[in-house]
Amino acid sequence: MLAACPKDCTMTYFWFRRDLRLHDNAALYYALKNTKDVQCVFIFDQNILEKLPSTDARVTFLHDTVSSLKDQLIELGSDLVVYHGRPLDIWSKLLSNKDVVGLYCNRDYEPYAQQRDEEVKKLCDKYQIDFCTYKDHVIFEKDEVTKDDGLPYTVFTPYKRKWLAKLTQREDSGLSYYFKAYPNEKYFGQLSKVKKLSSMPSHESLGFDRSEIEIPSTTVTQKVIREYDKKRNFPAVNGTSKLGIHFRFGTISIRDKARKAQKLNDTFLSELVWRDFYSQILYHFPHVANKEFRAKYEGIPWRFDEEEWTRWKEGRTGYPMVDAGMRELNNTGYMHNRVRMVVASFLTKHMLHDWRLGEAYFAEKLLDFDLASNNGGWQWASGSGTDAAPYFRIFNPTSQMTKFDPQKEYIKKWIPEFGTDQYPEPMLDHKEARERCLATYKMHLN
DNA sequence: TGAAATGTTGGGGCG
DNA sequence: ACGCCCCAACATTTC
Repeated sequence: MLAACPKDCTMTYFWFRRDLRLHDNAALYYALKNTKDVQCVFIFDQNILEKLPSTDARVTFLHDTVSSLKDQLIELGSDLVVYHGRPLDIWSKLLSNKDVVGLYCNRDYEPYAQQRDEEVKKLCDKYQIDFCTYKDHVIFEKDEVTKDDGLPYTVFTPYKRKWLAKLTQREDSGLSYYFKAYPNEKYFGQLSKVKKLSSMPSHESLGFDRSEIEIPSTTVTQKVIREYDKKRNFPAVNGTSKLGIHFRFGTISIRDKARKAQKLNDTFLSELVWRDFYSQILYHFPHVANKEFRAKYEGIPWRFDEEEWTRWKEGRTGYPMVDAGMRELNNTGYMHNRVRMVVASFLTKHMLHDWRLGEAYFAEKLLDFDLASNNGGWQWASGSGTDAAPYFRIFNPTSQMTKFDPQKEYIKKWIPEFGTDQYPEPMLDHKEARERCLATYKMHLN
């Protein structure tokens, strides 16, 4: 006969999602502090993986990061149990164990994640398990920064004002309460002790080929942050942090970087506010994921031309600023933000192609892809979003080049054949395309 | 975080 | 000295 489990023979699960670090991790902190025998879990979510092409740099990054997390936990005498499948199936099995008393994780605000977590919560309710979720991915989430009447902001500037005001409401010797790091290390003793280690699914077993794309570092120099406002608009200059992918997967802490930003550069901090802004827009207006934020902009008669679409994707439009950007994206999984605006304006306005096509292409290629920010950016460019560029604001790809890459360093870096007869003629005329765009939007909006 | 078109001003050449 | 034109530079309006 089996020995009865002692009364306190209980355990808690901690579920890693987009918070792939052991330090300064909100939900992990509370799991360790409030409960004991905390077993860490990661799931390679087949619902997501099955939609991706067979080589994806982010899958490779995820696999490497999860392997490293597992090693760190083993080093601490514990383990990370890694699954590959559908979260609901996996949790159905794990939570039926009567020793489980809690499931802890950090909140994810994207529509798919919201729905997934709602179902997981139902499962927890069924087994009377506490489903405890925490804010970790942003500084201020959903309902924390709202207008005085409680409604969400839809314009950035007043949102930012309120965001900054809230930051200073609770300060301790100059440091905002909201930037404080969770001292997870103090409670590592509560991690479950593991005798027999679980195995790690191989990269291959996930159904993907390894990608060779290089991942930017998790660190950024003080100099880059301090000079961010002066240098961020020049794509040939190393003036941006490239931390996007690490914010996305939580391989760095947003609080840590916000602290540095507050000290070193207001413009850099502003970019973190944009991130919170778009996160709460997507949460409160989930329709933006598929439709225009402003209803008036629905149904613009988009063109579609296979040849033009291919040339845009491959960086062969004949407009150097557009082409350099697209080639940078295709080769590195990154594109400088100034150039993102130029290529997005070009696709939606010069080419009059549906912004959703551009959004999907960026989603496939960008290492730092984040649904809320990417969607916000594309709706901004097409004119349909919150606080958007008015429809008549059309970037001139040539003057953008003279303004922001006067020496053509960025252009030449990505277009080696620039200046030779190998480089194509412009595939459309700027003036004509501009006028066509104005006429189309004007007709639709009136 | 736009660009082009249109309007205004003032200096200088010139008869 | 004066009127006229041209045009650069800047300001304002428009899309």
